[in-house]
Amino acid sequence: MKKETRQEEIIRIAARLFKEKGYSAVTMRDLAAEMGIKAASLYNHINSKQYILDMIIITLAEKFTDGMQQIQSSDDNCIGKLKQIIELHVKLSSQNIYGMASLNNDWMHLAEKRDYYKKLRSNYEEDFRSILEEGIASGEIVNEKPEVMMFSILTTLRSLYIWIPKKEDLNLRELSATLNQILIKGINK
Amino acid sequence: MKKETRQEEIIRIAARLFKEKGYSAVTMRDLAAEMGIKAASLYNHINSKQYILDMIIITLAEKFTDGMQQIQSSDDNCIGKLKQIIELHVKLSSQNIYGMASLNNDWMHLAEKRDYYKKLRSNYEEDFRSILEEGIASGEIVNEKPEVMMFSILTTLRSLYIWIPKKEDLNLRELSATLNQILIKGINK
DNA sequence: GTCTATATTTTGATAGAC
DNA sequence: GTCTATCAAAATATAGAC
Repeated sequence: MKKETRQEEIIRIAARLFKEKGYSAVTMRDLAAEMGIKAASLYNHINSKQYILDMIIITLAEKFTDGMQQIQSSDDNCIGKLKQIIELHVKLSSQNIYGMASLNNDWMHLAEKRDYYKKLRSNYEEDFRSILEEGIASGEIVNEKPEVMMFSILTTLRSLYIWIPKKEDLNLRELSATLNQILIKGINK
Repeated sequence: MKKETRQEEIIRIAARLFKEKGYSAVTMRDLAAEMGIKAASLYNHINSKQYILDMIIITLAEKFTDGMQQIQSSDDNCIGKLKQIIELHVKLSSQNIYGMASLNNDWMHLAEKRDYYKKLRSNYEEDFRSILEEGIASGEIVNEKPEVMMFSILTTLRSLYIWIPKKEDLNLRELSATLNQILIKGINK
């Protein structure tokens, strides 16, 4: 296990504060106080507040992109790929609870990297949609609008970070399985 | 149709800006520019920036509370009540797209009214959970953890505001019906 | 790597003229 | 109801000493 650099520590603490109040409401003084140093000292490790947000969001967005590419290249059927997507979100969300908050709520405060992020996100959604369309074509899933299905599943998965920390008793494998039941098979008996 | 007061107009425009950048990142100068006046003039109609956020969030949260109370007092079964909840969210979200963003993302910036909001929200979730528990007990819905089911359905419904404006072609009755299929009956064939 | 001191902008908000 | 002028506080960030 590689030792955490001071910059990484700053970014980690910042992500936690960003989750609580949002990027704009967290000041460099807040962050410094949480680190036990003065605000000016932060700039020995990072160039700007913007840089911190860039790192949190882009690093995480690229992990989702990598995960989706692996899923796409697997030879699972539609339902199997959806299961893999659920597992990907449970895994990345549980590993990056704080980063997920920035990814969902503060991406609009990206500057130069904003378009790049939006491109990653739209590619991800396009891949997701095409999995659903294949499933409809092959008769694996119901013939409802793929856009609404994707929206429903994806917003649930993207909001996992709000909810995972409250449920430490629930292990992640069990959570994936329960979500698979609810999101795919429905709650109707 | 009662004419909109100047204060109501300010709150309406503010909600739109808050959706785009979040409460903290929107300045009174931004808001004034959007109204076509100077920042100082805003204070002839509202006491503070905080007051605007209070009005947006609390007004909307109370509408959800009222709606849930009506649903609870109906004699529908569990599935019927869930259908009503979906319709409530589709209706209120489509009528208050911008306000829903503040409700979801900026409630932590409430001050005195923050505890009141949190109470309304936890009461709402408690009512939701009890509907699911009744449905499990009566055998109407599957015996999965009610907490996970509620989380899954409610995060989807709470995120409708992100997605409704993009889908103006889809009418609201149809959207409710599709969500009912997907959230209740699942997407599995 | 952290500090103090400080520059520069921007913020929410008020006073008073029209 | 809106304006100009302004205040006081808070923001990001830099310079230079230790």
